[in-house]
Amino acid sequence: MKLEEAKQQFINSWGAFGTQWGINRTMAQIHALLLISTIPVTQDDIMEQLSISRGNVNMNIRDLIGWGLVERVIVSGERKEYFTADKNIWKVATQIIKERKKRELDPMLKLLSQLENIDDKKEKDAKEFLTVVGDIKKLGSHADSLLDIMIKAEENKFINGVLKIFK
Amino acid sequence: MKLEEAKQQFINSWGAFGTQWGINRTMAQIHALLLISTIPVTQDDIMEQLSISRGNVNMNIRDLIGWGLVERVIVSGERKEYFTADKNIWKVATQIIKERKKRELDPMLKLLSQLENIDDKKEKDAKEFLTVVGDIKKLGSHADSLLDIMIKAEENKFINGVLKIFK
DNA sequence: ATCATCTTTCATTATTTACTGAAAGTTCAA
DNA sequence: TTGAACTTTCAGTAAATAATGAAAGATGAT
Repeated sequence: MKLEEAKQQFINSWGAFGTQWGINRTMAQIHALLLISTIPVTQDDIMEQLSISRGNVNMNIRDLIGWGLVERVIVSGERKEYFTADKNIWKVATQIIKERKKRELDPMLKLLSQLENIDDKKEKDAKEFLTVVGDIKKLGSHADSLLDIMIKAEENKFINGVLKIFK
Repeated sequence: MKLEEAKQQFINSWGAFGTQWGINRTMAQIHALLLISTIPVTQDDIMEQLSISRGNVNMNIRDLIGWGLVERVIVSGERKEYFTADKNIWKVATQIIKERKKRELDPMLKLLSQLENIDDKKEKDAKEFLTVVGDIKKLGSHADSLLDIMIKAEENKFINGVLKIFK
């Protein structure tokens, strides 16, 4: 397989993969493109390589920066803005975990706590409802702690450590 | 808050939550409804409670069964089919992890391996590409092992154990 | 302080994804 | 073996989501 072909396939697959996880295809593709670009790229480069419009590139790049996955870089002597993505995959994963936790897990736990404030908690139906809600909260809190630890752990020492202990 | 109100909010939020993770809203809502139903429910019950069509219910129930999250149950003396969801949240999580791993992580790792078979592996550009691909593969494999261990672990003993060690 | 270059916004349009409902299929009691 | 009760399918339609492109907004060199 030619390098260019492999790169293209990587970009496409990354896009498809993202879609399955609720991330818009183009955003994932742009991220993939930046991951395998050895040098910083411009909006025009991205437009050309992925055959998408300027507006689209701009909006998705903005999102990626919001996720902390992409950075603007200034090339001296150039007017244009360039972009790069951190190539350290562990950091990428960490960043995604951190953001999703903040945007989704935390609010969900908060909501579940609110749902525990129902009237007649003694009723049979109410008890069963509270059990399910409580269990989900517990699971969520555990996941939350586990992810916090992973975020704090450097590189993949953490995972390696866990694997050694439990394998 | 009234119990019914809380239940409704739980169903809606679960649906919204699912959406963010690439799971269709209705499917997540049906699952939520079953999670908090003390007794088995029929297609008609679901249609009524969520105000959706018969076809929609049928297709999503089929998917949920495919995910191993819902089961058909037969109520003696009744012609209709009833459905239930496992209330053990740890099992639910385990099942979802298992399925997503099988459907997404495994194929992704397979693809990445293919992408490693490029021509001129000695070229500078090729080397950098292979580094990124290799790193993602490594991360993926680690996640794979970790998830396998979690799946095998009973209840939340695993997470508790990890938390104790690393806290 | 002008203007060419580059970036951002957002109303419109296109694409993707999900839902409906009626028809076809299945099942089982009589 | 018929037909009422129930389930499944899927072509057509609706809703949600993403992309375009032109216009407005910045920016900085001269």
